[in-house]
Amino acid sequence: MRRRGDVRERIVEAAMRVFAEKGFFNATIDQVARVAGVSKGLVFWYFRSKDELIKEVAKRSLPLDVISRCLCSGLKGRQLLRRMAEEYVRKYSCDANRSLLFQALSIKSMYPAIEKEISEVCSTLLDRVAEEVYGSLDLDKRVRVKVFFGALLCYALSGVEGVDTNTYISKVIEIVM
Amino acid sequence: MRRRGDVRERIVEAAMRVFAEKGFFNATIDQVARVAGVSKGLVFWYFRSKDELIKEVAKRSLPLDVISRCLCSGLKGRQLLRRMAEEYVRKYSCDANRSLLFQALSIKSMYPAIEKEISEVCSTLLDRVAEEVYGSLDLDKRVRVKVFFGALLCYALSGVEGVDTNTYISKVIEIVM
Amino acid sequence: MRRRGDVRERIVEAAMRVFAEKGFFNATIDQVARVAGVSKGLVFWYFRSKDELIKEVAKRSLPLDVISRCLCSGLKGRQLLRRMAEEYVRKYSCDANRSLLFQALSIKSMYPAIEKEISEVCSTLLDRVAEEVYGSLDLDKRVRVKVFFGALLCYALSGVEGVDTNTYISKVIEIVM
Amino acid sequence: MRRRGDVRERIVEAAMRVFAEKGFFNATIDQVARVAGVSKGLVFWYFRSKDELIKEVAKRSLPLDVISRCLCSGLKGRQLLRRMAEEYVRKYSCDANRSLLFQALSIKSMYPAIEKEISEVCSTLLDRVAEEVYGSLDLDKRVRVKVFFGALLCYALSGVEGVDTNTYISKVIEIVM
DNA sequence: CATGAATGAGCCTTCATTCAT
DNA sequence: AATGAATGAAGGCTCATTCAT
Repeated sequence: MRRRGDVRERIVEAAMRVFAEKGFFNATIDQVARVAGVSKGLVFWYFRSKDELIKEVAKRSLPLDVISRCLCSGLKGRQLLRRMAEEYVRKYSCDANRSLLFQALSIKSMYPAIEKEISEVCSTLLDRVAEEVYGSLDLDKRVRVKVFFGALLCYALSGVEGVDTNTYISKVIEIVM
Repeated sequence: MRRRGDVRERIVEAAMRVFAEKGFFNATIDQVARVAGVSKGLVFWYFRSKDELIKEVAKRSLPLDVISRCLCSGLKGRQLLRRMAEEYVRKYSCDANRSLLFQALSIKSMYPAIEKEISEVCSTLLDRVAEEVYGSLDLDKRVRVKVFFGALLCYALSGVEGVDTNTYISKVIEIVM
Repeated sequence: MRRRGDVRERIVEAAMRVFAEKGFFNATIDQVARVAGVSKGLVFWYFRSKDELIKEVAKRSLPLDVISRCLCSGLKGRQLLRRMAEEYVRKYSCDANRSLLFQALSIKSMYPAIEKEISEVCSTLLDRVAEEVYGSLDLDKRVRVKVFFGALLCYALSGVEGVDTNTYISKVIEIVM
Repeated sequence: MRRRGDVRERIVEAAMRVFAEKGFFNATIDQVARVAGVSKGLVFWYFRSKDELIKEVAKRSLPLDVISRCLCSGLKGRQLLRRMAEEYVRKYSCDANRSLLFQALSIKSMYPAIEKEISEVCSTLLDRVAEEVYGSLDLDKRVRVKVFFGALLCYALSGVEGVDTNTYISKVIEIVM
């Protein structure tokens, strides 16, 4: 028996699959509904508009959840970096999420809500990471955290030929510590 | 008097402006034509379809030109890195180009031609950079180059609060050298 | 209250009127929708494309229905021929249906489905007519049936000056019997 | 060296090929020009508009030339019928001409010039044929001529299975004489 | 005569969104 | 909650036609 919220979740998951493949703007609500196994009208019952659905999917596609979770783990220093890198890479090891991540970044200027989410990751959270990892948030440390996330982003874009994930993570941590 | 190729160029430039603001898929050919000061039909005389225009714009939005040009400069080591960072930051100092860069990355999976272009940057060119900068392309060096470009990409996404560009570049070079 | 299938039928009838006047390819879906009293979008809800609508109209414009119906009447010989001629002439006594008949014949080579329908009339049904009328389908009889339908087709193209329909039908039957 | 009128002729022939395959209204002047090996602009030098070209092609596609020529041959009676049938069948033995014939008939109501041409064949010429063949144009004979041409038209639409052309012609003549 | 860039009207088609049931 | 018929606003694209060269 379907629990409340179950249908909404099915729609979002269908949207993630469809959006990943076709792109936010080429995908249609029809396709999402078909994949979710519901009618087109029902999508609009749960989401006022296609834009709402896009925003929901875009938010989930950012690494905000990964970073927050790791920050709550109580880990510090090198261990925290490693945990973050691992979870980040796990999330974006799937093609769909990789596609969605870059799509989410690309609509930053068109969706203020997404812009806010991204700047949250890029400034507030980044500062907290600097503090937890280096115990300081002076300029040098903040740049190092930035470089760390840049390395992860770039890895998500396309791995490094001949380098496996664990090796890459270790190397990156070594470089920025 | 209009020279040959002039019109095509005007169309591409108009497209870059419009696409940057509205997004590849929300922008219309009408808008591009209006900005370029030509008729809608003429856009289709020079580009078989909107997709062709998108691909042209997307290619120009990648940093391939920056990297190639710097590789031809004859610079080595730290100097090459600095030159690259400077030109990269210059190109993406404008909002429009930043928007286009992430849009180009986001359509990777939908446009094989763009995927090819991106993997060109991410593997072939990256190797040449490793060689020119470190005089070697062993695993460690290639990871360092990757981290370097990741830092630039992440900086394009959103600078670092309270850190000016030159300082950032210097810090990054210091970290990856 | 509109019954199901009612709207679809209204669209087809509107299409027949519009297509007859303007031609399959010069008529627009806009015009069809306006005559049918529905929105343009709804036409595409019932017919995937303009081509689908053209095929539906073209099929109805062929004399297949007339011939099949007469074959089921149980009539034989001269009586069957007369009944066919009468129904044929009745169907194509209206300008619109005459126009549509020749349009349908003219798109034979472009629409395989129409080609099939036409060859159905021209071979299978023609054989059955030969059998019911002459009690035989040897070469001579099949040619006579062909001549009979040719006479009807040619009459639909333009009657014979100074000859009324009944006289024409009687004469033709006399000739081919 | 190209003689005057040569280019015009090349264009018409190209148009016949293209129109036969794509249809008058789906074919484009571009395609015609390409097949004719001339520029699009030149087509408009020889024909004021696409409609002019359609009319020229449609006229040539009717059997008017066949009938006129045979009427000038001096033949009478059965011989005249046979000659007509042979030339008619020769002209429409090619797919392209068959397609064009029915297209020409189908645009009758939209092109007064074509309507005139068709009614010329269907009344004036038909009367002359009746006279030359039967030496009389009373009602019975005119119907017979109509039936004769109907038989040819229907044969052009789709031959008779298992019946070769000469046999068909002979049978038809036998029936209408 | 000949070319092909340029125009612009218009058409097919898509799709987000609404709403009666 | 759920459905899907119905709407209408665009948008991509085609193509006849013109015209400077």
